[in-house]
Amino acid sequence: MSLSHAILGFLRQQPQTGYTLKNEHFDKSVAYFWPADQTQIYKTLDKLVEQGFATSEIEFQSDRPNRKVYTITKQGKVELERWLSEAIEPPMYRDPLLVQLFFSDFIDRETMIAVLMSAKAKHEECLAALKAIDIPAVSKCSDYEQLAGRLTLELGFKSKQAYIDWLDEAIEAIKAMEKKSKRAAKR
Amino acid sequence: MSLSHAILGFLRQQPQTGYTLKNEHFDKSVAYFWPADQTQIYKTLDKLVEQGFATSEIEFQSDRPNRKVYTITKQGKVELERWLSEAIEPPMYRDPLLVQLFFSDFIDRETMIAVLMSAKAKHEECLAALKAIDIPAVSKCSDYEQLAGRLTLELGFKSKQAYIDWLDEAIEAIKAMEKKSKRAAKR
DNA sequence: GAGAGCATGTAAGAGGTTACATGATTCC
DNA sequence: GGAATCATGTAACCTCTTACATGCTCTC
Repeated sequence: MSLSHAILGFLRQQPQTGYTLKNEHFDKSVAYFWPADQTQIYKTLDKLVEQGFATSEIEFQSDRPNRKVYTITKQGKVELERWLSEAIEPPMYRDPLLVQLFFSDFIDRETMIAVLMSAKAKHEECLAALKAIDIPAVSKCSDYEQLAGRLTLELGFKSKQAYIDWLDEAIEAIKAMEKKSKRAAKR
Repeated sequence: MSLSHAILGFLRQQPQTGYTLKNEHFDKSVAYFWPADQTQIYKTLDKLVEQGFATSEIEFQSDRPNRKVYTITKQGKVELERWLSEAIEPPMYRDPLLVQLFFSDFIDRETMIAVLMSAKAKHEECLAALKAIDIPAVSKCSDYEQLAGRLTLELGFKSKQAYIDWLDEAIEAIKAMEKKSKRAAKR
């Protein structure tokens, strides 16, 4: 499970609480490829302790709620490195838009085109958000860690762009078939 | 939920059993963008009946197990058309490989490159499987239904290719940084 | 006085996967 | 005799999401 390992990765950098993991790490650096829910982070931290991959200590605070600080164990480091080195099966990408398109013979052509255009707007928005993230270009990264982070972004650019290009082509292809069938109907 | 609607889409074409849905439809036409488990198909069919979107009738067979044939209702047709016309939020694509890359500073460069190359092999295999599917090119589709099916495939080609290209670039970028840091170490 | 920030959690549900059960017939 | 096909299901589990609960402090 990748969430456990992402948490181990952050704990490997420094001991943390569930709160800081969520607000300073997941919501910042990896949100665009592995968003994580607060509830799930807390549950997974419990599991990591059970498995012996992390330990927790309560830090008492007088003016604020106490914090539970998690630290990675030796076993946790071993497990992290094992998982990082493993060849993982690429996950399935399930896209409802493709289901809609596949069965779109049951709705109007214009309606389907509107659905595709709305999807295009959303993907463009998403691409713009990715482009707004401020990390130096691949050729200008100063160290490996930065490069690794940049490369994850780079995939976002590429795949969003490919998706948008495909949407354009799909819209054109549908319009072209519409014209063809109207001409055929006139004869 | 897209699975319900995919099932409604197939039922809209003709009444079916869970078995034919799985073996003749899901495992054939939509498997590459919405694979479905047998268990889940049966569960979802029950739910569709509960919701009034389908009805079921048992067909007795003497030499084989009885079949439960599901038929879409008027309500089901309305629901299908509503959903097909709806603008849906693009789903999040969570990719463990990006988590691995993001934290790969904790493992050897060569190990990370091996992980990336293994991913490349798997994506290439997947692309080859998509290319083996026999549907006429976009410009040669004879009707809308065929075109819609072809377009879903087309996205597969594009996004797999983008992924493979990215993998090449990522591997090159990591190798380039390695060389740079080795040169720096010599001075 | 209202809302944001700090900090941890419970409960319930949706969607998907894996393993297992049954039992007749047909093909090699 | 063994495997594949036909056909439907149960039970348990994993991952992720949503809604809700608590309670103190600081800032506007």
